Amino acid sequence: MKSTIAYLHTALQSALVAAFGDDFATTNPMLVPTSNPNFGDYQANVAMSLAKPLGKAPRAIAEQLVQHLDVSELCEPPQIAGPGFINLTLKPAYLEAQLAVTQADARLGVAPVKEPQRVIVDFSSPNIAKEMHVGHLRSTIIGDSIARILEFQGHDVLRLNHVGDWGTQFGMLITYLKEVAPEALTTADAIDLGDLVAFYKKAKQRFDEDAAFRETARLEVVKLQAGDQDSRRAWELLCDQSRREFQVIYDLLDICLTERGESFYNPLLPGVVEDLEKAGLLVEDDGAKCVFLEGFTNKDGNPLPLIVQKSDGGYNYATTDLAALRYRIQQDHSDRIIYVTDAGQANHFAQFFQVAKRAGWLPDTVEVVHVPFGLVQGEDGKKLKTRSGETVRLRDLLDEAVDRARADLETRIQAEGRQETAEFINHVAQVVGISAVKYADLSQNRTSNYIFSFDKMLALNGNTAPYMLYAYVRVQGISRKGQIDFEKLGANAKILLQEDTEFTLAKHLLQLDEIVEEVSQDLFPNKLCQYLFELSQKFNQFYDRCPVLQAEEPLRTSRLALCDLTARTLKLGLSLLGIPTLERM
RNA sequence: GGGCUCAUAGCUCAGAGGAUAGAGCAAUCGCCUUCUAAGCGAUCGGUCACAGGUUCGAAUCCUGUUGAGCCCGCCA
Repeated sequence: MKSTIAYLHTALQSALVAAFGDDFATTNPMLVPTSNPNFGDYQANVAMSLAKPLGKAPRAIAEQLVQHLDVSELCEPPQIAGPGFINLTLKPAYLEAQLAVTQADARLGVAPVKEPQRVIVDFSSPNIAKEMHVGHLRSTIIGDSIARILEFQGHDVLRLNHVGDWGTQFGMLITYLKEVAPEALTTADAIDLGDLVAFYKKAKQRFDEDAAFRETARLEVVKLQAGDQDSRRAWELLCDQSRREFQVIYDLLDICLTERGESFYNPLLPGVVEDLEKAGLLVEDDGAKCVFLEGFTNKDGNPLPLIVQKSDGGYNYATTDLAALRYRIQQDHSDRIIYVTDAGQANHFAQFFQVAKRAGWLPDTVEVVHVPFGLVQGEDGKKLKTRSGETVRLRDLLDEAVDRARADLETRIQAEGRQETAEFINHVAQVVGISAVKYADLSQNRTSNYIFSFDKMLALNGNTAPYMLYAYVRVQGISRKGQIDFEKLGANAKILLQEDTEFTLAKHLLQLDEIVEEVSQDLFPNKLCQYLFELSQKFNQFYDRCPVLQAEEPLRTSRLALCDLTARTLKLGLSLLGIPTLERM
């Protein structure tokens, strides 16, 4: 079924050849959805662009093209408008047939991809011995949504958590803990994570100020890297404790990840440097081993190096990233590697991608893509901080969203004189609060900075999670009120389109596959959000205008089917954003 | 000094070669004897930062200017 666009595209290409000859077999008919529903459903803009090559007036070209165009199965007779737009309007019978196919399909018309890829989505990536904070929010939410979309398409997705679990930070932390809380290095949970974070900060301070401490810390890293048992044990304890704390957040957010931290690649680091050497790319400069980059210069205009081995012999993140890239290509056999990190790392990615390319490790068949996102800012437009100026803990942020959702829900329950169990209230508050945070983030174009506002994301109106959850709840309300079991509506539930709002809603429902395909390519989940918001709006307009339960048959069944299809589309679409639905709220 | 990103309605943001630039919020005004008001309709609101250029057509692409944010040798 489906691929209305593909069908029309082919028809237009045939018409181009029939009208103007074989030279135009590859001419793009410039078929796009119309900018305005008054112009129909799709428009072809090719006539204007052919005016010069053909030496004719665009409208005449359009007319000639339309004479050779056969889309009568799908469309009303094509209309030529304005300077030479060809407007196509889908026939009601065609729409109804498409709806029937969609209804019967658990995937709602979104076909699995023909050639599944092995895709790695690298996201979240918190640091061991630190708490997850607001800086991890966007990567975690956006990365999860991208993974869900690609998984739904049928790709083989590996969700990797590239946690910061290696390097100098452990040297200084272990050194410091030996002084102040040695039990933390030998006993699980001897101190809690909050204290660990505080110790980390103090360790960092000591590291920056105290040369002797720095040297001890450096030796501690060497011990750890050399596999010293005590060091190793301490490191494992610290990682384990952090890991459990991360899992609390991931459970709250319903996010699944495979941990493969920086330490995983540690044994592979020397090989990276060796192979760069063999490739003739390695240059020693100031004692550090580097690859000098093309197109990146420093303040003096000289080429910038990518340092792969520090003058003290240690490796850094560029080396780890290169090792990880090689591993993901050679061992994981990935076709596409997606890195979801903040935009500030754009240079770093461009740089190490370049080195991987020049070293011959990155074949043209593998796509690597950095998916950058902007900062989370407070309502003052500055980087989000707590009132006391601290970084906002992710845990606190999510708790506050849920608390606010609960307070709002309780107020409303009271105002409406409803009786609800504590269980109901907690569940709804949880779903609304978390969903609001996720949706607010996903609904924005990720490339720009984003202003975090509890009030806006939890608003019941507008482009928010609660608005969409409510649209879904409304459909469930109909089924309860009318004692309708949508599953039993069955295949006979033919959708008939009569009212404008029904047409508008139906056409929108049929566009899900196009949106999913688009987002899977460009990795902008906000487009899916936009689609779902518009779907909710169109449903509410239909709901406002068309009685459902009180309609006469066969209209009643038709409208019930339309409601059900809307609910299923919302549920599926939201699930691709990592957002669940509620039956009542 | 270089690089990247951004600048669209009072506010928060969509739109990334096509027709008259959209939505939400805010403001103003309507609509609950109807499955529904956590909703729907309407009004108001724009020099798409500025200046050039490419194009049949530019908010969108290119160049420059201004302003903002981020990054730039041994942190990630």
